[in-house]
Amino acid sequence: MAGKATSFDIAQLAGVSQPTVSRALRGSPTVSEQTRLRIEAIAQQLNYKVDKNASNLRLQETRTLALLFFEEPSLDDTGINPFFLSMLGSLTRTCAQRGYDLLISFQQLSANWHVDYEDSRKADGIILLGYGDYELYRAKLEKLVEQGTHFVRWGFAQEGQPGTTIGCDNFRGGIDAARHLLQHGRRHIAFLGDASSHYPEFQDRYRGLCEAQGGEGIIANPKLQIDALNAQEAGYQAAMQLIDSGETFDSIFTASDTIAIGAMRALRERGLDIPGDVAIIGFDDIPAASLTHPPLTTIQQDYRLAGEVLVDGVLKQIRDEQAPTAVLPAKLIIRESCGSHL
Amino acid sequence: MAGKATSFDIAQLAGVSQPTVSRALRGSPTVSEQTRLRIEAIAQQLNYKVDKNASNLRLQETRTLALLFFEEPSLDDTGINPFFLSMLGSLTRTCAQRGYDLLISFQQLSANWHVDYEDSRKADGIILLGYGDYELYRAKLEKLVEQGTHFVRWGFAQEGQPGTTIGCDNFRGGIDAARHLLQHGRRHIAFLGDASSHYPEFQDRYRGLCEAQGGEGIIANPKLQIDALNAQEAGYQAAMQLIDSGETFDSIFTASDTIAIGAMRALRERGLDIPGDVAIIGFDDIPAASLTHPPLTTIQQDYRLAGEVLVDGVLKQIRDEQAPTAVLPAKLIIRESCGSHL
DNA sequence: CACGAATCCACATACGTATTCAAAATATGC
DNA sequence: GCATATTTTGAATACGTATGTGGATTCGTG
Repeated sequence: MAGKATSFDIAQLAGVSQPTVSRALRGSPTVSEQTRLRIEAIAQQLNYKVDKNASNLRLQETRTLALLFFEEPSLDDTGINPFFLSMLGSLTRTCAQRGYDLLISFQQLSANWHVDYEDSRKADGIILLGYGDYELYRAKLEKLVEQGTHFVRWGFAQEGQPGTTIGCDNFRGGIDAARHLLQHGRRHIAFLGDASSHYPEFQDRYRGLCEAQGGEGIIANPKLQIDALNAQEAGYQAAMQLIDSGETFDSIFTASDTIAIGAMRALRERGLDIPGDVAIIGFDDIPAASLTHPPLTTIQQDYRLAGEVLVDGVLKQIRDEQAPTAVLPAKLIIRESCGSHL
Repeated sequence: MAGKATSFDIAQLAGVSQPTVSRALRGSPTVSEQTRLRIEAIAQQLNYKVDKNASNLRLQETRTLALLFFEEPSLDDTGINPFFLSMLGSLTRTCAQRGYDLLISFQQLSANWHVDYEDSRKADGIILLGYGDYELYRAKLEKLVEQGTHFVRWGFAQEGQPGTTIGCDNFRGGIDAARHLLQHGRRHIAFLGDASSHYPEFQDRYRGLCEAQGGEGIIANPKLQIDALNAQEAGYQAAMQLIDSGETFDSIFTASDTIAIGAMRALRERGLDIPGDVAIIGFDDIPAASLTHPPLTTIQQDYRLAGEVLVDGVLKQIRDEQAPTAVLPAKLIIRESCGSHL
């Protein structure tokens, strides 16, 4: 036997026909217990595995999901967003549990990913992951919907968007973060993070901050909002800019932990004590958040749940069920960067 | 047209036969420029994509690699080894560059992964990633070799192992780490990390330490080596044990950055200054290493190069070329946890 | 012993593509 | 204008599996 064993080889050795082998191995009740056992024994002995390509071709399904991971073309490849990396673990595990394989692919927002994976039958469905202004690829999403592609997007969730989106409750998270700072007596809360529509998630977090402040009768000072992309260096720069602006502030809410880490470096360099002079709270709860000094209080996104909801959403679509857009709760994780452990 | 378009649909519209469509789209020179353009136009218009399953079945190749990622069954799923996570980025990118897809799967060492991916033609080759005593799965590797499976393993590389292994020069890295400490006048170097054969990588790093000490006429004190698995908590415990042992030590070399982070927490809790009282050097250079206080001096594994070598190794095997076992250099990254910036 | 029901299996075929081989169309040379 | 070389296309087929349909065997029952 030169190549791998096929169902014909098994059939010949078992003295049955190929279809019987196929049925036996798939557990069809129409094949007798006795022959099934015989076939299974031979199959095992020959190390036979069903050829997935042939099987998929016949069944018209792949039992594979594709994960398209978007990167900012500008960022060098040192930094994959740690939060997404955490989510990746959850996604692979959930896929495995559901009996699906996961195909991973890094993409640029501008590329032709929207016509690739499911059309070519490499995957039964697609998960889209990555920050970014969804308006930039709205047209592609619409095309996916139009083609009937099964896909779920992680990101800013809003009614009226094409397809299913799963997101975190950024607004609520922003409120919780702000309230935590307010409870600690902070009244001048700065926000580091892009608050433009290019980063709707960040924008929502900022809106939450403003809302919470409003509830206390505080009018947010727009000069305390400083744009920053999701990178440490950007956080550092933004914090420096904030310090040098001369504006009064006693606390910082950053749009992400990564930004917070950069900002803490800047505060430290300028001799500001955390949380004594400035309290700081992040967003995401990436693994590194517990390593900072002081450990970073932050808003946790439940990446584990997120992974499950994303996978199950796609699987629902594959089964022709509705997979509604959903918003997942965010949770305040209190560490030490905002003061007392309350 | 109910389902997706097939090459027959294109053929009909173009007034040619299906084989011509196939040839045209694959750029065969035997089809005239004119018909090729016509076919391409129609294909694009119909959003036609070659069915990968049918294509793979015919070609007997998948242009997909499988990444099998081993986890310790004991560790809870919060912590994927950050170093491997970094490598994942490099692997996916390299695969993309080479025109391959990457299938990711988490596995337990004990599972039946060794007979799965390539046999079932889901992938043309396999990359094995994960720490661990390779003796535990040597039999499986031998079976893979016997079956002619294309695979490359990341880990402890040694002559005589079945298949191709790519590893980091742990021994040399250990020497470099030790020399760095010695150059800073440290003479009592502790080692935190399992030095048994269950973690050959760690063992090699420890051997490097001993070798370097020997070069200076120092005999390593075996009581300064304390077992620790690759986890922060383990590092914390090991460091506590070290401190409580009463042995004299002025520096610590940890088998991984993760262990170092835990150890630094222990040192801090016991009021020991880093690097004043105790210098510490890690291994891996995970992203978090630059975030610690003080920033962690460490031995960098070049995950970027590693990803390329792993992928190219598998691709060589697929082309029936030799893919030799190789050892990649490690590089000292000097930060502040060992003292002066030299 | 005969007949229908039940059980088990084989024949034929489809999934969509890529290639071999031969045939048709076109161009070349005298 | 004819034979030959060259280019371009089509018919047939194989890749390995899964399933509808119908045939063979067994069994129970009258």
